[in-house]
Amino acid sequence: MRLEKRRPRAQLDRSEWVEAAIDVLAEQGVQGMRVEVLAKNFGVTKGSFYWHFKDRQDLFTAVLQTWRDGRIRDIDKQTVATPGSEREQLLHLIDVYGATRNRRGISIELAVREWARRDTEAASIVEEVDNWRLDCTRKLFVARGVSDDEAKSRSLLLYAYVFGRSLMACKNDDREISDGKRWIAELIVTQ
Amino acid sequence: MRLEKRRPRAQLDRSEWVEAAIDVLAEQGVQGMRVEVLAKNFGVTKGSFYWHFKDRQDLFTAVLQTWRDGRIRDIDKQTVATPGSEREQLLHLIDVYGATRNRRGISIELAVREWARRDTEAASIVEEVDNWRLDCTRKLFVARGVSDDEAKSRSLLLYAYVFGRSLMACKNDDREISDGKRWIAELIVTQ
DNA sequence: GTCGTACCATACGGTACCGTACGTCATCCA
DNA sequence: TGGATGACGTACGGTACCGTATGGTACGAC
Repeated sequence: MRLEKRRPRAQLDRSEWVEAAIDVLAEQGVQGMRVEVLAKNFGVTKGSFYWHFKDRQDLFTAVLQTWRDGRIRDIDKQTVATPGSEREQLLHLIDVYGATRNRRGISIELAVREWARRDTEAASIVEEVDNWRLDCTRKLFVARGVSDDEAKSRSLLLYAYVFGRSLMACKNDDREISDGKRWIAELIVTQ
Repeated sequence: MRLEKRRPRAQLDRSEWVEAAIDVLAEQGVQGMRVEVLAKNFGVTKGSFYWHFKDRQDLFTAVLQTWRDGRIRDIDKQTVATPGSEREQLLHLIDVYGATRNRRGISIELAVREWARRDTEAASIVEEVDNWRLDCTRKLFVARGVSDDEAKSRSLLLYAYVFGRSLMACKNDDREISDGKRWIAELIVTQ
């Protein structure tokens, strides 16, 4: 009994739809996650979609929860407390969240936040993630000896800055800009 | 001759369509600017719209240019150099751009930037506005005796922070948060 | 082998749009 | 007073969707 040994399947399951939806979300925003378009990308019809999901909203909810879980796992991983290296971890965090190579992650981030402006479900998910991140970063600052209030402020500044950066379309490859970014990062993490 | 003395008109002109479109842009984003919806809000049909505009893209372009002109006029006004008060002006700037009362302006700001991620015309408009703002703020820092490089960095930090803040849905009414915001603003403008 | 279930296709009705062709009607100017 | 014009309405074709109802098929369990 229980022989369902998860062999590779040609058929789709819920998670594959969700992953594909997140891809589209990154590239085209919430409005881009269309049932028939997703189905066409898989080479199937929407008959399949409506087998796995009650409706479009059902997919949306799954996308949001998947995103939240991933973001929380990620920030936990990025802020494991290695005593003495908190400063480097914070600088690394700024680099990772604002990096040009993380374009997909940033696209999703912005798309979800745009989504959250008009959808309460998305808004509460974003709030969960924000609070979790702020708390993780706060702990890093506190571990450096920063006061709790200042740690909270610096955490907020850190995330607002990196997300705000991704809203501004300036040339990232410039050496001068690059030096400026380093200078800013130092200002944020250094007392 | 020249008797067209701008009497109150019942009929619509281009600018009224553009203003209404910007309202919808703030509330629903680019996708919300629908020809038939705008017409219905005016109590007319889209026959009127297609009299004033070639097509939907024509409206989009007009919206972007109107936004750009307004933003540039505004930042010019907000950064007039009153020697000695540069610090207060900078703090005021942070307050204004991130204020809860400026919700409409922030909504438009975010909508245009979301727009710019998928439309090159919007992207170049945003870049124009960003560069103009960064330069205005840079001058304020320089007037305070800050070096040019540092002034550029602090300007970038300032705008990234305020725009990033508007992406994060945290409770603004909290006293503790409010004090934190003040602390952050000081960090950004103070050497 | 046959049977149920998981998975997918087909077909349909309905909606919300864009853009166009053309009709209407008031106003102004000669 | 009548024709030109500005401003709008009506009607239509077309597209891209959502959701449903229902039919088909492969595949493991028995």
